[in-house]
Order: sequence, then structure tokens, then C-alpha cells
Amino acid sequence: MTLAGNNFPSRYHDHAVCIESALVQAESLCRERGARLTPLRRRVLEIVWESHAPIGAYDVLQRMNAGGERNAPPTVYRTLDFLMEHGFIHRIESMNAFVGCATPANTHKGQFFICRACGNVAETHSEDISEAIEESAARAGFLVETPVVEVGGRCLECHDDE
Amino acid sequence: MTLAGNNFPSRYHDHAVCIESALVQAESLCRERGARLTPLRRRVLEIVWESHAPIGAYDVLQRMNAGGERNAPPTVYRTLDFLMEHGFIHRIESMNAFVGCATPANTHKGQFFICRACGNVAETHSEDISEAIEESAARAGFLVETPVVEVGGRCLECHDDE
DNA sequence: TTATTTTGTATTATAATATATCATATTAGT
DNA sequence: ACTAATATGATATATTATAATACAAAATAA
Repeated sequence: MTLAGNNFPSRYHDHAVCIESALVQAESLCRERGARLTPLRRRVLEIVWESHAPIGAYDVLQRMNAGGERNAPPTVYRTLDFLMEHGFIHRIESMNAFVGCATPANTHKGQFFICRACGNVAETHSEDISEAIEESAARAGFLVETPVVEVGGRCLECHDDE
Repeated sequence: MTLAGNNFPSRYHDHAVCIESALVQAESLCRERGARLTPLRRRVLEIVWESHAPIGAYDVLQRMNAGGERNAPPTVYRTLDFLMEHGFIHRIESMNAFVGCATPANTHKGQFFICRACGNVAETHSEDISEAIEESAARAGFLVETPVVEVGGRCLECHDDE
């Protein structure tokens, strides 16, 4: 079964809902897991969730320090690492950037569709894709550990614009 | 049809053949295309082909300058760009590194299996994978332009070692 | 063949991304 | 309150990548 990227964020969606949902889930999961969603971590998660476009570590840093704070790179990277370990955000390898995960409950490696026009990213979990990868790997006796699937292109809305 | 990673480079393969083949193909394709495989470009291609493990731009640079030369980063990146444009090498996004392409004749985006133990990479072109991606994209009205598939894991030989 | 254009290379500087290391503070559990 | 574990702060530096400009070599055409 496949939930394709029909979850691509529409230009008109209510993003406040995305943010709220992400924060609520993070809090709940941290409680379950005995992890601490400190103010710093919560703040970074909020920043990453400011949009559906991946944000670079140094842009996160700038946002963190916008009020005159003096956080340094290691702080950001450490915090991003924490959020990744818990599946609250994903790293987009092809962009050296980070994006929020809407479904962090069960940790997973998603597949990503990245619109080069609006910059937004949709995460999907297509069994067809992962099976095709597994099968291809199996034929070579290759053991899959960390699949990276990041598809650049144009989302429906941006494609329609042209 | 699918040529899976059964082309994963064996520990015992004759790598001189890989290098020779890559250089011959590059020369031939450049001639066809009216492009110039200058000594610099040829040298960089050789360096990338020293193994089946991706090599970073600055490691290429070090190899280039091992004899006391004074090449600078822009030279390497420019040269790597040329080699990529012609499909002689691929960039592994998840490693910020470059690996030779054994089949540069028809330009393509490959799929990569990356062994975290030996560091080697196998390139495949599974239709099953690209179709699964296309279908998943189509359902979202997403237009695929630059698919990135980079699968980390363990190759057969390294897996057997354990 | 020498002028013109195109293509390739060199140089310097700097931007952008990421980590190592060590010090300090906070929190949770006892 | 103590202490062990966890989290943050601070400094320095490593790694990867590009901008901008100048120079050189080769291809092409008059």
C-alpha cells in the first residue's frame, strides 16, 4: 500500500495546524520515551516547522539568535541531532537541510519529494518504492540499512503555474 | 528489467580493467561530443577511479597536488563539474563525494548502493525503483526531475565477514 | 596568419556546512 | 543535598563549496 505525496502541502493550507500538531506529538512522544523536550529543543523544532521547506542549520541558528542570543553552531547541530534521533525532523541529504516530520510516532526513513519551485517537501512512505529497493538490493546480496530517497521536481501547484 | 547491484565490485576484481574502461569510454565520448578531455580532466577522472569508494573534492585535490602542484579548490570543482556533465562521474549527495560511472554512454541518474563497511558503491538502474517513484509522484501530481536514490548498508562480502 | 571567440585554467578571497574539545550548568533520582 | 546523568555554552577548527577576477590556450574564421 502506498500513501503517495497527495499530502503535498497546499499553498492554502492552515499551517498553524501543522505546527501545533508537530509540537503536541513531540511533547507526547518525549513524555512516553522519557526524553526532555527542553525550551531550546522546542524552539528549534518550531523554527524547523516554520515552513514545509527544508531549512539549513545556519539559518536555524540565525533565527535562534534573532533576539540577540549567542548560540553557536554546535548547539544547533546537537539539538537537530536530538530531534532527528526522535524522528521529529528529517535531514534532506541533497540539500544539507532539515524538515519537520508530520508523523514521528514510529521512527522511519521517509521518501521525499522536493519542489524546486516553491521549495516545499512532501514526505511519503511508499511500500512500492521500498520494496523495489529491497528487491534490487537482495539480488546483489546487499543489506539495506539507510535508504535515501529524495526526488527533486515540481509539485502540482507550481507545475500548474507555468 | 532490472540489473541489480550484482555488479557490486568484488574484493578480488581486476580494478585496472575498470580504470582502463572508464578512460577509454571517456575519450571516445569526448571525441563524439566535441568535448576536450584535457590532461587535467583525465587526471581527475583517474583519481576518482582509483577505487569504487566515493572520494571528496578535497581528497581529489590532495591527490592532484601530491607532486607539489598548486591546484586550488575551484579547479577541482570545475573539473568535477565537467566530468559530471558528461556522466563520467556521479555525485553521492549523502556523502558530498564523487564516484566513477562505469556506463557513461547514455547520461542517466543512477541509483546507488553504498557499503558502510568497505566504502564501495555499486550503481544500478532498476526500472522497478524508478517506476515506483514515478507512480508515487504521479499520484501527487508531482513532476519528477532529479531523483536521488542512495542506499546505505552492507555489501555481500562485508556482510559475510561478520 | 593574425584577429576573434570560446574554452579552459590560475589566484585570491570568502562563504557555507560541520565537528572536536573542554568547561559549565541543569536535572533526576537517591 | 549529593551525585550521576544529561544538557548547554564557548572556543577553535575542520570540511565542503563558491564568487570574482585575471590569464592562457585552443579553435575558428576572416
